[in-house]
Amino acid sequence: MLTFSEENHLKSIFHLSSESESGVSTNSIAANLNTKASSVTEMLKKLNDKLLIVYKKYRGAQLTEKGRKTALNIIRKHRLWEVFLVDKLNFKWDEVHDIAEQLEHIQSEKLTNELDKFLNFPTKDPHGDPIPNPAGFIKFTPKLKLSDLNIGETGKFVGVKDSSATFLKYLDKRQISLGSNIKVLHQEEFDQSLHVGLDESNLTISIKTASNLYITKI
Amino acid sequence: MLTFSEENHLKSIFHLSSESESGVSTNSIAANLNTKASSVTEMLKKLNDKLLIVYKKYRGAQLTEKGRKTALNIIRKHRLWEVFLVDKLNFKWDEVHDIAEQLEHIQSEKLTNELDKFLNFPTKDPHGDPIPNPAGFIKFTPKLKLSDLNIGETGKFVGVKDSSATFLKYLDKRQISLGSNIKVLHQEEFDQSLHVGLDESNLTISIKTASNLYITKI
DNA sequence: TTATTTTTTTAGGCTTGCCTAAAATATTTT
DNA sequence: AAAATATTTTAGGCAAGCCTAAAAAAATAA
Repeated sequence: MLTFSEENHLKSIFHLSSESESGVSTNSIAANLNTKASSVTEMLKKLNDKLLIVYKKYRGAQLTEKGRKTALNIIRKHRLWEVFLVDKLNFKWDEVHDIAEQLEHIQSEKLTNELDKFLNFPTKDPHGDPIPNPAGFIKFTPKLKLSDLNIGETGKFVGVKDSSATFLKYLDKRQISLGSNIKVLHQEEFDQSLHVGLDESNLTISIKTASNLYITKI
Repeated sequence: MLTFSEENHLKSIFHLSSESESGVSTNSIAANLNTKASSVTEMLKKLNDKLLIVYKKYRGAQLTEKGRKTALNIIRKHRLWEVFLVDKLNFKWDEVHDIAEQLEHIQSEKLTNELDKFLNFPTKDPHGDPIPNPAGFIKFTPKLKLSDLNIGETGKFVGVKDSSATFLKYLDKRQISLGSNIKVLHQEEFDQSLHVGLDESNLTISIKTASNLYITKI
């Protein structure tokens, strides 16, 4: 039985692991969890003792197999609850994160699996992120950004890199929603902004926005 | 923002209030929450400072209006989640309590109200207990027990007093389920056990069981 | 109404998870 | 490679929520 804080640290280490190959730094975890480095150090010692991570002083943390499974189970719950909120309870995709942060800590394997069944075994959450299966297997799809496309190519919008409510609201306002097909029409020389076609209309988006949008080429 | 422990104490005081008219004793709360009297005393001071209860040394605790509203909101969430688990996720009524104890602490008014709507505004939980409305109004129905009936009378089974998993499983085994009509046929002199008719069959139940079954006369 | 028993509170301690400030180590720059 | 900078750890503190044991108050019995 892990505490909420332990679970949050594991999840944070998991997410940060994808960016750095070696150990995840104390500072990055602290930044991610809005806490201080000294607090993280304490927690890393504890998680190391519980065999959930390998931690060596000044060398950062890496998940063990057990730690990875645990983290993926929390992420599984988080994403299933997000699907529930959007599909069944009429939430918008920018409203679900904080609630899922609470729900992900509910302990009941049966609940998680029944929820999964009730939702018809979804494979992605409302932000396009993959949902791990009960065994902790997760299907990573290589993440192509809209900004990686060449002029003339079309991508299907499948996820966001930054899932802050601000950014998600901005997308809603522009009517850019998951599943939209976006064609890159032209790139402005001086600020790299992109002119794109979306449904019947055209619009201009900054290069920063474009590199926050994950797509699959079509 | 209350802590889990504060919420649990409020809920406990609410439940114990129905039994005693004046203040709820420190010891009874401790017994109810599986904790020690000294821990309860500390918490009572805190809840008193937050204006959720009125607490006078050695005089027990009483909920203020604010405290009552808060307690009822927690109970509302608990019971709505129980309905969700049974109606949507195929849980049995004896399996839902522990999970609802976790879910009742999730903070999101919108979530609670959307869940309520999704469940079609249920008025009772799977054990027959009434679900408070968003304003904190709860409809108490006077609780008649099966053991209160006279010979020849029939009652509709609407709730249980003891909702322990053991008792609920026992009822399932006997196929006594919420909504069943039970007719009192005869009472045994020497141990007060009741012979009752249920659907097409007859069975014998102890007086202890009979006084754990809430019914409405029909 | 005094003595006994029960209940409640106080006092002091422990763990968890957080913090700041100082010390130690690692990394980068010159 | 030494100096400067950045990162991480250690040391020491604090609040919440629990505990046990002792003291105080209330309730009950004699």
